[in-house]
Amino acid sequence: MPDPRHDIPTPAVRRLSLYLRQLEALQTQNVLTVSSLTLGQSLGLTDAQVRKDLAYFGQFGRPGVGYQVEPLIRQLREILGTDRISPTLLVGAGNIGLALARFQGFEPKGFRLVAVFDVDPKKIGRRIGELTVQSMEEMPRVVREMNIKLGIMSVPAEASQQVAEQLVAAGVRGILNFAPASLDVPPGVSVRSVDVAAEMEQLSFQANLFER
Amino acid sequence: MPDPRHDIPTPAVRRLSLYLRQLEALQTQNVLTVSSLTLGQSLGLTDAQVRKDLAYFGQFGRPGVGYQVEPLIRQLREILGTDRISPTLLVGAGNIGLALARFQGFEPKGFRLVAVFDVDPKKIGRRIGELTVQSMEEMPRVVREMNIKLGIMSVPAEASQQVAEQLVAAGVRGILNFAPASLDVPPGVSVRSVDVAAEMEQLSFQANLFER
DNA sequence: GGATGTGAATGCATTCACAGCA
DNA sequence: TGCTGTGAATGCATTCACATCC
Repeated sequence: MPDPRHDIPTPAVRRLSLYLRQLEALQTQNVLTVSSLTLGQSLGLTDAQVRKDLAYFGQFGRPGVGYQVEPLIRQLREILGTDRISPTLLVGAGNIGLALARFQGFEPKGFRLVAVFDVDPKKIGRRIGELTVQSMEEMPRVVREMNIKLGIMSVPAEASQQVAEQLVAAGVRGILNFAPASLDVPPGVSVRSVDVAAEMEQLSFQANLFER
Repeated sequence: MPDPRHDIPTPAVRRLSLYLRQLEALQTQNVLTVSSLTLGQSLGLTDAQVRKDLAYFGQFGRPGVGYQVEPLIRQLREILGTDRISPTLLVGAGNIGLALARFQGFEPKGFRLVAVFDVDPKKIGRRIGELTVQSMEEMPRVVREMNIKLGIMSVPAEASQQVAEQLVAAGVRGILNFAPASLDVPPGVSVRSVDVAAEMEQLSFQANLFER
């Protein structure tokens, strides 16, 4: 596999996840090959877009045939780094945190929640499925011992920057942030934020657009 | 307020939500005015970006002074359509659905969950806070009676397209989709998707990038 | 014939840089 | 002087279109 990790547009990487998701769906339907046109249409993208995106990472297709579903899934997982399970931690055992801790969708995608932390003494010790909520004081040790590189934060916005800094100091390199706040992290650490209320705002704007 | 809803870049609208969020934070700190430079730095954006984005919607700033926090908040809410409360429905009272139903962050942002639906007879009738889970058969009537335009879906991927079609048929114009699947909806209807596992994949990719 | 991979062309979005106002 | 609003310039991403290969 060629591995030219230079000059790859960020949006292309984003779409890789969509391709993978769709390919996994095709696999359960026992579809063996798919063309860029078909794959694109199912995601609302052009065929050229699909081909260019995939070509950034290698030559996965066969002219006249298309892309083989199963091998391409393997390739994409390797590119995304999800061909091995990544141990992941969660900070914040509140409303959304509990739902994430019980979420069954991580494991098949290559992520396993291995630890949950909170600062609230009332929540520490509580069991969630296989896990027990631990104190934040335990966090650095657990990150080291389990070699955790990824973390999910569902903490109040006011606490989010401080928690992010603790995670980074402990060695976490990627943070999925559910707090409605921007996080400032050093180079070498990635943050992705999910702001549910902000998504609703976008829908509101678009819906208003049509009714005028 | 000028209202040139033409030629506005999608990413600019996206950032409007970030500006609003940051402005709201500034307001709680009793900050009265903010410059494009300050606002941008707190969000990792350039000052030019901030100015251009806001200028798409009107002339909100004062040269030599900056932007007044409180008036700009009002303007942005009006633009986004969140200056009035939008009644919103939820389909899917599972793991994530319950967390969303209990989520306290919608109300201050202009959204109120007014109905929850599910197909599972075991869940129908169950109370979540102020709401009672209703059958999907009730949905079209409720949408009409309460004039609901926005919906949140936390249903299995396999059911998502069908549920989306039911919502659209009932009159819903914007859908926030938590199912890991693409939705095909007619023009005039907006969809935004949150795929938590896909976000984790993106972090995985970026984290892998650095350690090579 | 059918579908990929890819330079070239186009189209958007971001950044620059500066005139003009407080 | 300080900071906005905005044309012009730059930089990216997407789309086109076609040579190439199964």
